[in-house]
Amino acid sequence: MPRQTFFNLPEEKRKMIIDTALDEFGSRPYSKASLSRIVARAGIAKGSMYQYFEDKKDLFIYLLELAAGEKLAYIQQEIDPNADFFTACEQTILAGTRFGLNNPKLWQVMANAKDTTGEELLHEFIVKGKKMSRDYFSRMIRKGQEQGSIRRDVDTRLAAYMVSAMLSQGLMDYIMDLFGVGTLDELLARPELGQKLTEKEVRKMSSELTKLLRNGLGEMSS
Amino acid sequence: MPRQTFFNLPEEKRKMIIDTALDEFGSRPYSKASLSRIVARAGIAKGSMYQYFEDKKDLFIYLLELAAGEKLAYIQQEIDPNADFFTACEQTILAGTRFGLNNPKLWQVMANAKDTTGEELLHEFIVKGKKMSRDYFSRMIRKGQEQGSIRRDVDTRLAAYMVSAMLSQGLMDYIMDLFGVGTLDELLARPELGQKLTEKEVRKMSSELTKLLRNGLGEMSS
Amino acid sequence: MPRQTFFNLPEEKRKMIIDTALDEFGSRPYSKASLSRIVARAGIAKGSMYQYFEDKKDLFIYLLELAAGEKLAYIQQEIDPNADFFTACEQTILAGTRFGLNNPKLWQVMANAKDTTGEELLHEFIVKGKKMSRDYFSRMIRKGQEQGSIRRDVDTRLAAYMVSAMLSQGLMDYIMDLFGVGTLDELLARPELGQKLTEKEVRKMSSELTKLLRNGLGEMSS
Amino acid sequence: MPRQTFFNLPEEKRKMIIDTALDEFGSRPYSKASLSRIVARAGIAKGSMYQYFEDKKDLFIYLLELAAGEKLAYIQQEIDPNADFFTACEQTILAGTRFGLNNPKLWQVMANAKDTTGEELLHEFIVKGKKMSRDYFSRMIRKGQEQGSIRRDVDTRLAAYMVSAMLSQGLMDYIMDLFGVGTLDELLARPELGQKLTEKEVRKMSSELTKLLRNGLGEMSS
DNA sequence: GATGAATGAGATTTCATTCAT
DNA sequence: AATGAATGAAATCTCATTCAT
Repeated sequence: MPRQTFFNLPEEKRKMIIDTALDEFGSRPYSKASLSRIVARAGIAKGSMYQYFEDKKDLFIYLLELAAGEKLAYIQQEIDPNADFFTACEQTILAGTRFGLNNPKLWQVMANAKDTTGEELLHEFIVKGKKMSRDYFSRMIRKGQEQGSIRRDVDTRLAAYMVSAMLSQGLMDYIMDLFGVGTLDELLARPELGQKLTEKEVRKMSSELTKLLRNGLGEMSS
Repeated sequence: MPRQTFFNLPEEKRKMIIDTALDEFGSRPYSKASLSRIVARAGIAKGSMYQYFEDKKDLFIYLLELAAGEKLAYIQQEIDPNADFFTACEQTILAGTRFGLNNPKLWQVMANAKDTTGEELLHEFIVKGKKMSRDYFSRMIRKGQEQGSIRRDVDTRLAAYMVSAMLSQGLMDYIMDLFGVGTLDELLARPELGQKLTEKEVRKMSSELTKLLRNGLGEMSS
Repeated sequence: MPRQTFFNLPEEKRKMIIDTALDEFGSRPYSKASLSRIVARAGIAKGSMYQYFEDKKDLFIYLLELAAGEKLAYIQQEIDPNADFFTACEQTILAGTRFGLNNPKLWQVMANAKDTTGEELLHEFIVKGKKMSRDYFSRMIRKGQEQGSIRRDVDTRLAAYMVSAMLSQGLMDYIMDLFGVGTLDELLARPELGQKLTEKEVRKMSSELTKLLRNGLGEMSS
Repeated sequence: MPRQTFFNLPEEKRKMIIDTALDEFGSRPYSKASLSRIVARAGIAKGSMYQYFEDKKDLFIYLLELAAGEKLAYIQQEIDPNADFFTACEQTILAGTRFGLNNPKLWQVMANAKDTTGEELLHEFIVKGKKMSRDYFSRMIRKGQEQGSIRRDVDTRLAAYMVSAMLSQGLMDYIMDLFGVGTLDELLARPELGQKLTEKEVRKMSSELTKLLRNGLGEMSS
C-alpha cells in the first residue's frame, strides 16, 4: 500500500506519477521495469518515490489494484444486475472489451502482470486476483443454474476456470489478432487502429462468444 | 540455435546443462533468470556456455523448442488420427495433462514463457508458438464441421482462440487448483502431490471439459 | 556530457576522479582503459561513476574537452593577436610545447586519442577536433596571405593539413625523441626529465621550426 | 615471427588467413580486434592460429611488416635513385599515395597501428617503424644538402620529423578529406570513390606538396 | 599438424534501495 | 517532506590462450 505521503500529494502530481509508472510497467515485464526510469521521466527524486511507496512491488501492486478497480467499476455500471446469465455474460464481454480499448495503458499493465514467478508477494497478489475473477464467474454460473438457464450437470468449478480463461487470455489474444498486432505495445503505438474495431464488430464478437458459451461447439441434436 | 559445440558434448553433460537451465528458467521469469546461476550450478565455465549457445535468448528458445517438441510428440502418439473432433479433444486434454504431470520442469518453462514484452525476437517466437497452437485447433474445428460433429455457424477463428485459451491457460490453472498450489514451483517442490491426481480423476476432468466444449453451458432446450 | 551530479561534487573529489581517469586513459588506448580500474583506484563505487558520467565514452570525451580547453586557453593567452603569421606560429609552437611539458597527463590523453576506429561517436568527436585545428591554421594562413607574409600561390588547404600534422604529430615525436623516450609514459614516469628541455632549447626549436615553415627546405636561390 | 608451420601452409590458405586478418585489424583498433572473429571468418580452428603465430601481437606485427615491406618495394621501384631530393620527394609522395589507394586494406592496417600504448612489444615495434621512416628522410635530406638542393642551415633532425609527419599523417588526412570521408573504412566501403582521385589530381597534389617542402610558406623575398 | 572445447578473468552497465542533509 | 548521491551486487557477454585428443 502506498504510504500516506502519496495521498497527501497534489492530485496533479499524483496523477503524473501514476501515468509515468503505467507507461513503464505497461511496456516491460515487471522485472525489467525500472524505478530509475520512472523517476527520471516523472522528474521527481528517487528518494521521494520511496516516501510514497514501500518499494517497486508496492508501486506495481498499487497500479494493478487501480486498474482492476476501474475496470470493475466500469463493467458493473454497464451490467443489468437482473439480467439472466448469458445476457450478463454478453454485457461483461462488451464492457470489458470497450474498457480495454478505451484504457489501453491500464490494459497493458494488467496484461503484463502475468509472469511474476519468483516474486513471492507479487505472485500471491496476482493469484488472488485470478481467484477473484473465477469466484465471480462461479457465482454467476451457480445463479444461472438456479435460474434454469445453465444445465445442472455442469461442473461449476471447471466451467468457471474455462470462462475466466476465455474472457481474459483468449479474448485479448483474439482482439490483438483482429488488429493485426502481436503486442499491446503496437496497439498503443498506433492509435489510428483504435477506430478499426467498430462498435458493430464488438457487438458481433460479444454475441458470437456468448453463443459459444451457451451452446458449445457441438451439433444441437447430438 | 545452439552451436554445434553443444551437440558434440557427451550426452550426459548435455542433459545436465539442460536440466540445470530448465530449473532456472522454470522458476523465474525470463528476465530474472540468470546465466551466472546456471553455470555456477552446472559447474561449468561461463565462457563454455557461450560456446554452446549464442546468448541467453538462444538458450531459452532452445528449451522452449525442446519442450514443445516433446509435448507434441507425446500427444500425437496418444491420439487416434481418425477419431472425431470431440474424441480427439478428449484425448488431447488427457495426453496434455499427463505430459505436464510427468514432465513438470518442461511444463514450468512453458508456463513461464508468457511475459517477454520488450524482448523482440523472443516475443515473436512465443507469439508464433501461440499461433501454431491456434492453427492446429482451427484445422480440427474445420474438420469437425465437415464431419458434421461441429455446428457450421460456429465462428472458426473465435472458437480456435477460445479452445486454445482453455486448454493452455485455463486447464493449467485448474489443475494447479486441484493440487491446492498457486505455482508450479510448489508442485515441483512436493513430488508426493503427483499421486494426488489419480488416472481416474484425470479422465473425469477430460471428459467433463470435452462435454463443456461440445454442449456449452446452456440448457439443451434453450 | 557529465551529469549534473558530477559538477555538484566537492571540487576535491572531482579533481581526484579526473586525475585518476587521466592516468588510466593516458596510459592505455581507449578500448583497453578500464572503468573498473579507475573506480578501484579512485576508491569510489562503480555505480557512482555512472551517476557522474553516462558511460565510458562520456568520461573520455569529457577529459578530451577538458584538455583541449585548457590547452587552447593557455595558448591564447600567450599569443599576440596582432602578430604576423610566422610570429604567431612561433608563439603557438612555444606555448603548445610548454603546455605539454607542464601538463603531461593532459598531453598524454590527447596523444592517446588517436585510435578510436569502430567507436562511432567517439571517432566523430576526434575527427571534429582535428578539423577545428586545421580550420584554425587555414584562417591563419589566409590572413598571412592577405598581409603579404605568405605566398599567394600556396594551396591553403593542403598547407593547413601539413602545418597541423607537423605541430601535432611531428612536434610531439620530436620532443619525445629529444627526451630519449618512446612513450609519453616514460616521460611521466621520470619527472626529472622535465628539466632537460631548457627554456632556451624550446625557444631554439620553435624558431627553427618556424624558419622551416617559412622557407621550406630548398635553397633560396632555387 | 610466424612459426614455421605458417610458411608450410599451402599458399592459398596462407593468403586467405592474411586477408581475413587484414580485414579485422583494418577495421578495429588493435585492442578491439578479435582473434576469435578472425578464425571464425577464416574458417580455421582457433588452435591452428596458435600453431601459426605465437599470439595476437605476433600476427599483428607480421601484418605490419608485410604491409611495410610491400609499400617500400612499391615505392622503391617507382623512384629514380639518382634524382635530386625534391624530385625524389615528389616521386615518393606520388608512389605512396598510389600504393595506398590501390591497397586500401594494407593502408588501413598501417593507419590503425598508431595507438598501441600499453602494449610493450608492439609499441616498440611501431616506434621502430617510425624511426626507420625518419632515418630514411634524414639520409635523403643530408644528401640533398650535399648536393646543394637543400640549405645547409636546415636542422636535419627536426626536418626529418616534419617531413615524416607530413607524408604519413598529414597526407593521409588530406586525402581522406578529398574523398569526403572521415575514416578509411568508409573509403573501403565505397570503392566507387576510388575513381574520384584522378591521376592528374594526384600529380597536382604531389607537386604542390613538394613545392611546399621546397619553398615553405613564406614570401620568397622575405 | 589440426582441432575445438574449456577456461575464467575481466569488461561495461543497471538497479533497487539507503541515508545524510 | 524532499532530495539525490552513494552503494555494490549482479548481470550479460567477450576474449586470448591452453591443451588433450
